[in-house]
This record gives sequence, C-alpha cells and structure tokens, in this order.
Amino acid sequence: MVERSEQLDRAFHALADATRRGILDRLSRGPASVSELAKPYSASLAAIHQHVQVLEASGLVVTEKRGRTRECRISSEAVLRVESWLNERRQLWESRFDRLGELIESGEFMGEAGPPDPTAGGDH
Amino acid sequence: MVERSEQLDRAFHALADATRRGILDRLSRGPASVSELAKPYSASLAAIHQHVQVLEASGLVVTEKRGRTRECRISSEAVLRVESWLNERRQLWESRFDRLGELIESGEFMGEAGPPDPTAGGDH
DNA sequence: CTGTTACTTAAGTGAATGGTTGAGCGTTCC
DNA sequence: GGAACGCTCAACCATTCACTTAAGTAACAG
Repeated sequence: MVERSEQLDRAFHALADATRRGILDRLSRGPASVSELAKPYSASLAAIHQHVQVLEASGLVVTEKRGRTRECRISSEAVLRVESWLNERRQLWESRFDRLGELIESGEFMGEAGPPDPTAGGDH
Repeated sequence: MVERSEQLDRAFHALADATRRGILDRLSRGPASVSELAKPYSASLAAIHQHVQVLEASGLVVTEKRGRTRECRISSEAVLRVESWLNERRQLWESRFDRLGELIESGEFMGEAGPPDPTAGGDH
C-alpha cells in the first residue's frame, strides 16, 4: 500500500493557497475552462494553469481536454476523503475530555489528569 | 473576516506535511510535550519544535508552558473550521448535477454500472 | 552551586514553490 | 490557407520550506 499520506500531502498542499481555494470555490459552482478560472485573477494564464495542475495532481480537481479547451471539475470524492481525515481526528479528540481537564486545571484542581490510552493502532 | 483566508492558508499548510499530521494524530489521542511528540521521528527536536510552532500558528494546536515542558493539545474548534470549509464546497458541488450531465454526454449514464472515473489517473 | 533536562533561538543549506516571460502546439473561425 | 484562440512547455528568478547544527535559556535534581 503506497502511502495515502502522499495523496493527503498533495491535497492539503493544494488547499493551502488562496488562489487555488478560489478556483475550487469557483468550480464548486460548476465546471470551467482554464481561462475562465484565470479571469478573476491578475496572475498570468500560465500561473493559473499551474495551479490547476496542482489541484489535479492532488485529485481534488478532474480535468478533461475538449477541443482546444480544458474543462475542470471538482472531485467531491477527493474532497470527502480529506474531510473524513479531519473528521476522524476531531471526533477522536472530542471524545476525550482532556479539554474538561484543562478547564478543571485552569480552575485549579489536581496536577496531571492524562488518561493514557495507548491504543495506538490508529493508522488510517 | 478578512483574515479567514490567512487562517485557512496556515491551517492547510500545516496539514500538508506528513510529520505534522502525525503530530496531530498523536495529539488526537491526548496531550503531549514537544519531546514526546519528537520521539517517533528521526528528525531533531528543533525540527519537531518548528513543526509544533507551525501547528500552533495555524490554530490547530494550542500549547501551554508548564515548568520546563510545553504541553500541546489539539484545538478541535480549529479542525472543525477547516472541515466546515471543505464541507461547504463539497455539498455545493454535490448539489449540482453537472456531473450527471457529463456522464450523459459521455454516454456512460446507463448500461455499465462501472465507476465513471477514467480520468482519475490511478488514485489509490 | 553544578549538571541535566527540555525547550528555544539563530544561522545556514539544498530543494521545492509560485511567479514571470516567451515560444510552441493543436483547434476553431474566417 | 492563415489568423486568432486556448492551452502547454521551458527556462529562469525570488521566496519559502524543512531540516540541520550549535549555542542559549529556564526549570529542576543533587
């Protein structure tokens, strides 16, 4: 199994840029060509094209050449994968009540209250 | 509201690194000190410390100095914010049925029930 | 006080990124 | 056919990144 980690690397990296998020925003309202995607931005077409390539490499966007234009679309499955990764971690954390422990401490209580749960199986 | 984008920048950037995701993974099972977080990795403590700083700047992790150690915890609110951003886009996209339109055009809307994802270029 | 622990900071390095310009290629229109 | 269009590719540059080593600071043990 080749790391799903690399896919997450690429996906999060793709999302870590306001321009690319803007492109995703646009695509969440419907497909578009590269030059349509470039319109709102002052950057060159080549730059936007590179952004689209990053998004496509991450799997978040799927493109298809149609004649001389390239149609770009969101891949909701890929977005869902990323979302799920976050959801798992957040739920894990919320299921613990270490945060309650922090509240107690800030109100002065006993020292450490870390219930060590070494069920470290979590390779997702 | 203006800085929401910068916050997302930092959050996604923080998530775009396997080591930092590993740290988050670890923290999703409970708080830890910097050197505890560093143990699973071959990188130097300074490197892990820098990762923690990135995570803290992103808001995904909260830290607190305790004597000579620093306790690190996940901020589930921040994770939730990121998750919500993705959720909005995905739902928007899923609510459209442009993809169905595309399927119809490509002539794959009936007959074979195979996954219409020939463009995904070997994900998994 | 001395030494160890645990973190912090600083400076530097090699690689990757985001951006540019400019040329090249296939497609569509006249 | 030729021109315009839309994208693609290549080279280059400035900045950022992840990481290192090395030195510095603060809390605790003896």
